[in-house]
Amino acid sequence: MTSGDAGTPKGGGKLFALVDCNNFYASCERVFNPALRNRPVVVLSNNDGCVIARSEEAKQLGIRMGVPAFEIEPLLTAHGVAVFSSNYALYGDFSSRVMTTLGALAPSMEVYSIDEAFLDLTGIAPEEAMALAHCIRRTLLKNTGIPVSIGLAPTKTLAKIANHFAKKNNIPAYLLDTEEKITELLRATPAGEVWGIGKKYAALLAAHGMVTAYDLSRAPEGWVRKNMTVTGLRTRQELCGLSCISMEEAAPARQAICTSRSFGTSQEALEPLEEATATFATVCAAKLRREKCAATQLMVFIHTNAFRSDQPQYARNRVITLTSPTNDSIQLVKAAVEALRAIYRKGYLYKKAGVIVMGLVPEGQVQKDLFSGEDSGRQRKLMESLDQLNRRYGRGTLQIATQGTTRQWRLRQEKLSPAYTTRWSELMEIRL
DNA sequence: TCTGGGGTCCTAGGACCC
DNA sequence: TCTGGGGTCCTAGGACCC
Repeated sequence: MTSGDAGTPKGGGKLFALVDCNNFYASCERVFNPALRNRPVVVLSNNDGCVIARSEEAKQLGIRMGVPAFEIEPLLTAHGVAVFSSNYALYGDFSSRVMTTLGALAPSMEVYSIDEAFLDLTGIAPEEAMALAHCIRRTLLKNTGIPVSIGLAPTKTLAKIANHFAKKNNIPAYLLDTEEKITELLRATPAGEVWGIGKKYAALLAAHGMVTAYDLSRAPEGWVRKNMTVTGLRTRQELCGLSCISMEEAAPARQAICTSRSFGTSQEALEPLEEATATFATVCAAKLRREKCAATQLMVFIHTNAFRSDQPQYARNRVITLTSPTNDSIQLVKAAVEALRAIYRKGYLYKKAGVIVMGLVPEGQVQKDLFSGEDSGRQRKLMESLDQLNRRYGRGTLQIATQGTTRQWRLRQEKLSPAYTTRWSELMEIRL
């Protein structure tokens, strides 16, 4: 060993922390429902399809991530598991509470996902960083009711691994900072658990005799570059303590927004598909307006149920280039319906549809459409009013006729918890 | 009967141009 | 019979993430 006896810090003095909410969706369901404490809890995907979040107790029962709910029905009943449909309004609200609290406690933060954030703690001494981590954990628990685990290390990839270690061992925070500790933990970590290494790469590595994160960190750079592209190479370097993935504090401008759903029951006729597609288009339009941007293209896709090999399969998409960038619900619905009609074929049972708006540009930068006679100022005012009404009185208060009212295609959501924090009508009542 | 949704990044290869 | 080389742009597809 040339550099670094045991105990020498790695990574050129950089220090990252990954703060990750424990079993986030399950924890959100628990905050307003203390009866769920110590009880196994699972949250299901849209359509009550598969398990996407599990409390510790549910994990203990051997319930795997992503398993279809119907396969474990008996197990759920036998153990009195509390089962919830996903309630994204609730989780989104908790996420912003957590991130706001966190942002106030740390020098610099990157919100990485709904339940995770990276902090840059470079320049803070290890003991102080650990003290800060404990303080963050206590404050988040007190202010939001959400438990977190924190991993600290000289690179983001190692901070992820440190975080897994903290979670697995049920400790609030773990500092992975010396060569000796890093080597030991990498030897104990399967390559497939490393951030950036999915199934395919794990299999490729295994085929070349590399099974642990440590093996990957020792793999020849040229081989990694050739077989796993530059992203793979960055991962390898990060495992060695060389920070290659930097903080992104300002969220980069989004490139696409997608709204899609599987239907509760498959749909054959054009009309319900039109209603669904129109609804997805208005949701995309509202998201565009919230993010203050406009789309230059819109894509609609539809497909049958790929799991039903006994039924005829069909899948198509159609892209429409808009005459000028827009976030107007009416224009986007028009384009979406046009695209849908172009690809719809009779005689199939459609299971899923979606709308993707692409080629996003900032709203202010939108060129006025010279060939459109429409008064864009009036259109914008109309959309502002629509957003306001739907914000104040609830989603779907005001909608476009094509969206329809039958909603035959709607999701199955049989176990939805109340929107405690985002709907006046569903606020908790406390009796004294 | 029942199997999620929403993103990003990278590369190879074709079209096209000079 | 001969039929280069190099650049850019775009797209489809594959890999990954939570």
